[in-house]
Amino acid sequence: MTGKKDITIYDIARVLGLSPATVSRGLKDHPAINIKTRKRIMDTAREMGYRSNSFASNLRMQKTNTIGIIVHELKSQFISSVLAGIEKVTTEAGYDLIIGHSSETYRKEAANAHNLFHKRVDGLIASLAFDTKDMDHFDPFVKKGIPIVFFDRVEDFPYGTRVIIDNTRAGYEATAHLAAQGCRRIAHITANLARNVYAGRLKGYQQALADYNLPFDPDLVLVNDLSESAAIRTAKQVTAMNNRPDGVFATNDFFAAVFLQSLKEEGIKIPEDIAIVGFNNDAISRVMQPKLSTINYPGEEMGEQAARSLLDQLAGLTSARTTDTIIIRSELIIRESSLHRKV
Amino acid sequence: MTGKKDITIYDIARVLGLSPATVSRGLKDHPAINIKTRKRIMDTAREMGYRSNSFASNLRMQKTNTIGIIVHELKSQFISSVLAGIEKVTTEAGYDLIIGHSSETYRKEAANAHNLFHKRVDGLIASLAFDTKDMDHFDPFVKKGIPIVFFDRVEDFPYGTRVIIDNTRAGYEATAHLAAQGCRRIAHITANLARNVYAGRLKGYQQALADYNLPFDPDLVLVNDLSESAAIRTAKQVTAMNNRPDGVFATNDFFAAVFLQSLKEEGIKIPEDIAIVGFNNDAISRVMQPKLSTINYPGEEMGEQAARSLLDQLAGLTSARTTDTIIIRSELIIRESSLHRKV
DNA sequence: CCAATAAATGTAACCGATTGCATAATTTTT
DNA sequence: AAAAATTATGCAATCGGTTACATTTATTGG
Repeated sequence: MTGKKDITIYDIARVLGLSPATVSRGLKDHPAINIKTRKRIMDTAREMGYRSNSFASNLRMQKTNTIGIIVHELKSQFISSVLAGIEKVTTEAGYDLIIGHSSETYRKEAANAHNLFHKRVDGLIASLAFDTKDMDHFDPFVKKGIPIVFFDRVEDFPYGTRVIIDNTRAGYEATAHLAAQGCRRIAHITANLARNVYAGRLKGYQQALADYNLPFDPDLVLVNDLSESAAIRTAKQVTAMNNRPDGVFATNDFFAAVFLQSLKEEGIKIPEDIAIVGFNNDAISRVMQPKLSTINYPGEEMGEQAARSLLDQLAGLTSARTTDTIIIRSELIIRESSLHRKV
Repeated sequence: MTGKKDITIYDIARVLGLSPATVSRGLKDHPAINIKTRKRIMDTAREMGYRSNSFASNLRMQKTNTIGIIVHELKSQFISSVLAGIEKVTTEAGYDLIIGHSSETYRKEAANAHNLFHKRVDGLIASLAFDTKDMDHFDPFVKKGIPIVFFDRVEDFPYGTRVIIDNTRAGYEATAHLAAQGCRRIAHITANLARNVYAGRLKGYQQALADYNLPFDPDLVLVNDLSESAAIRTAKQVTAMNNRPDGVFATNDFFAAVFLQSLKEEGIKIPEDIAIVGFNNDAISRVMQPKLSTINYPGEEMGEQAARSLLDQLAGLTSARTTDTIIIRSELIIRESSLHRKV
């Protein structure tokens, strides 16, 4: 069953009457090896079906050529895009990925961090869980000088580069757009405000209100867990309000989509009664009726940038001390869900 | 920068005045080690911040505790669910995952297979790319006795367990439901029929037509790549038909959603003019107006089953020869997009 | 043609955990 | 108390690739 034994450099050495050292060097284009010998080694290796043993190599080199990833959730279009972006860059550079997800809990995030540290990843890319506050679980990486790049959900951390969008600006643009369309009571639906992304968007929301001389009403900031059921519940809640908002800026498209749908089922007209702007530019935003205005959030690019930054650090080109934050461009996409308000 | 050196069993041995062998055994509850010694070893290991070097261990044990995964696409809700399911099971069993994706091309699939083989994964879980036909790239695994489990997109392969749903039955149910609702011209929109999933659904579609005494019209089977643009194009195409279908069974929800939306924009009423059934029960199916009937496709469970089957094989409990195929239950979910047809 | 220099190859230690086979320490048996 | 049987620990080789340093071979210059 378990097939024939693996070919090692010793086998090749024996066949060619060389030493394992020469074979080892020959296989990796070491300049000291005669070009003809090198070719013989290469050819023989191919013929014999040699594959190098990465454990022996890792053990000796103290390097794993592996990058660890911790994300808060796998079942998300945004995260999928980011992963695709990361994979694109790292694969090209010959790195492998080990992906863990925290299911939005600090506990699993810490467990993953521990596991990846144990697996001796060369670097780490992470997006924080919903309820992560302290960053102690990343200390072992810091102590060992293993670079970390955080993306999207980040936290102030003196060590570790951060790849984010300007959430404040995005929040501002979304809200300002609603205001410009004539909305006077704009609600903001968001999640745990301890997370930078949500805090930033709220800040932008508030700034836009101020700039448009609209009062800030804390009752119009609704915080929940962004689940499908929360969206349905919130739609009912909003419908029942005696002083309904006429505009809603929701912090993600999926929520906005379900919310919009539920409002429609309650007989509310979108955008006439309530204009809506989402966040993420998920595919779902394009199949709604009306189509959902949203913030385009380039996940793939974020992943690429994060990966590239990490690789640079691994190559010693940059360090987290020189590069603190990389900001990816985001933009407001205006569609029907927020258009044609009376002015 | 690179922190202090790692602690090894040699360090622990020195501190305790023991041999590395004893420490090694002590750390893994070897019965030959005195329980008090074992405790001293454990405690000291913890105090010193020991973490075992998996490369040394892998090298010696010829086992990596890693499972390779090849999927056709990462940016998919279904795949995300499957991955989550796999991760749940394998993490519990102490395995790591290396995830590669083929972007639906045979070339990248083969490259991934090669890479994972090189990384010496203990087992492989794979879903085939759009255009994969020959399975030669899996031969090295077969030769080495490395178990493979295929899920969803599979191919006849004497070696390797397959985890799938009964696509024929699902296709039958979707089509039969449309027929039962009174549809007389039911179109089927699908993709590369060389792939089992699409072939099966087509077969079910045909069987249902036959059972309902509806003629099979090859022109009503539309094959494309299921992209957003194809959906829009197909909607236009269907609208322009002089003998329009009155029911459509589309092979995935995303396509169905965009298609449905585009039809509406062309002034076609859903479900009155055309009833639609999708496939997958993606979130998107629930926020459409009307909500999309679909086949519930339990990705997470599929992932769990695939992983469990692989682990069983790794543990020597089963083999691909005893377990050929595992069929996961799927079900038709009826929503507004296919209801209330004239009868 | 020999010394000096450069080029090519080899030797052997190392990375850290594992384990078959001793050996040592302890307990039981006679 | 010595022999036998247990129990606990140590020795040393092994996994396969890497590399500093040594050695051999080839090339160049005088």
